[in-house]
Amino acid sequence: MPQLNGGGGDDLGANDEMISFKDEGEQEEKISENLSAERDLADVKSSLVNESETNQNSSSDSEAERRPPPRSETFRDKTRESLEEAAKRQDGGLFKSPPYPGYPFIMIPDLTSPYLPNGSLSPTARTYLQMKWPLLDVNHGSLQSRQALKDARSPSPAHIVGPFCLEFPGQSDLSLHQFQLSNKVPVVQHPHHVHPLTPLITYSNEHFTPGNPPPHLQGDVDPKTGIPRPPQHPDISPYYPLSPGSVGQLPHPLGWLVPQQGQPVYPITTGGFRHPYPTALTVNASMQSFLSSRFPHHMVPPHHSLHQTGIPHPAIVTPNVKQESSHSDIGLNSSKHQDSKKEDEKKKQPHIKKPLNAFMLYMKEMRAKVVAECTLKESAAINQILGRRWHALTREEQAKYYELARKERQLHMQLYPGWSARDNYAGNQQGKKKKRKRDKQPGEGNDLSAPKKCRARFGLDQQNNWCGPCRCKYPKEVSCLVRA
DNA sequence: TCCCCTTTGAAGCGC
DNA sequence: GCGCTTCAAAGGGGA
Repeated sequence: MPQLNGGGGDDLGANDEMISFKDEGEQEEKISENLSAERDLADVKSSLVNESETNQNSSSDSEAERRPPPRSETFRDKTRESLEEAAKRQDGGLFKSPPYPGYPFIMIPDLTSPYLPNGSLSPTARTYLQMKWPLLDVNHGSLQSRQALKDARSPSPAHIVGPFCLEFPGQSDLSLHQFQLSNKVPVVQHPHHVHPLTPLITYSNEHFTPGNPPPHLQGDVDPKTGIPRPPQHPDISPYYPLSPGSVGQLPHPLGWLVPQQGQPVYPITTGGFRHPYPTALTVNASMQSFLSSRFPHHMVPPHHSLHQTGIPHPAIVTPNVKQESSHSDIGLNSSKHQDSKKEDEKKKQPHIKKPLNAFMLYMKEMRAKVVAECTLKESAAINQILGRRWHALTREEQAKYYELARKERQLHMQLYPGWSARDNYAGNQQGKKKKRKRDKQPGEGNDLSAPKKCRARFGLDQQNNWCGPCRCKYPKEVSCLVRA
């Protein structure tokens, strides 16, 4: 049973996580799934590319047919080996070995006690925090440290970026080591897109690392011309646009902590918020308070300054309320006003979003990469690719995300003890229209579990062994990737 | 402007 | 316990 944390009684972790891996014929199935998934992905992308690239590359037709047979695991293993070796080299003994291969998440043995007796952060915790939030001034000279780390890093394998959505064996492994390198989200993502719990999904120390962009980003190739694109702004690198004066203009990885100029800083509401969030303006000073929100209260000395300026966690989305209109209506109709006031109050109730699950974290991490590799921008198609890649991940690779998701849930639970997913159900949301899921015919749309089972079990080459619904379903599934 | 699409996983709910 | 539904992110597309 691939129970995380050794099944150490953590009821937050989903017990059924990755159950699919433990079916009979696990290895064969996994390999088969990897191969078939890669093939699926290639097919998917082929169709997608054919759809979107027809005008750009007329010779890309039937790419799937011309594709060489699925690569053997050997190449993948070799890639992983080289990457692991590279990871070892870059480790430099600074960090504790992660529990999972290729798991860049810095594991702190005892985060519940990140303080030294003198009250300062322990080096381990400092490292942890520095890794989590690179811009956090945990210690001085962090930039140099990161630079040193960067310099010590082995060159990453070439990462081809082009007009086609290519799949490479071991690409997921690549991703593990290039997480932040390949993820432009923390850099270019609009603040409101930064997940409140983003700190938990920052895996590496390579955010904002000044200097040369990683190969695959460096090679930001114009999909149409194949020519590397110049930075969008002549003076500012699109990926490392940080200058001392421009730092504040960027979405901070602590976007939910640091108020962005000109950005709403999650307006403070007095009601319904049990855990006012630490003020961004006192990030360093309030570290203990920040920690207090994450760790048992008795372990962190009280700090009152945050409380008054608490900035709501960005998971809290305060619905836009038309203040002006509500005020201008005052006196026109008392009952109407009362109703609208009531409604406004309800609307003002912060919306605490669900913590992201493992796949969501993975999507957040990999979306930019997939978008960069493909010319696709439609999220539905991107998500299908990501879904297939997700299944192509190894157990260890997925475990990393499950672990992160578990931590997210844990943190979320600590931040909002009384919160329930039910609170976000449309029935409880005033003014929010209920999302209606499309009525699906049997065997249509989301019902992918069966096809996946047959695909995983027999592979694409043995479709004759698939059950009827799967055989009927699969071509449709692929064809539906590109909505005409 | 709002909702749909599309993915997986977590959680809630009804039976 | 099982099955269904909703929501989380994302952004193009359609009504």
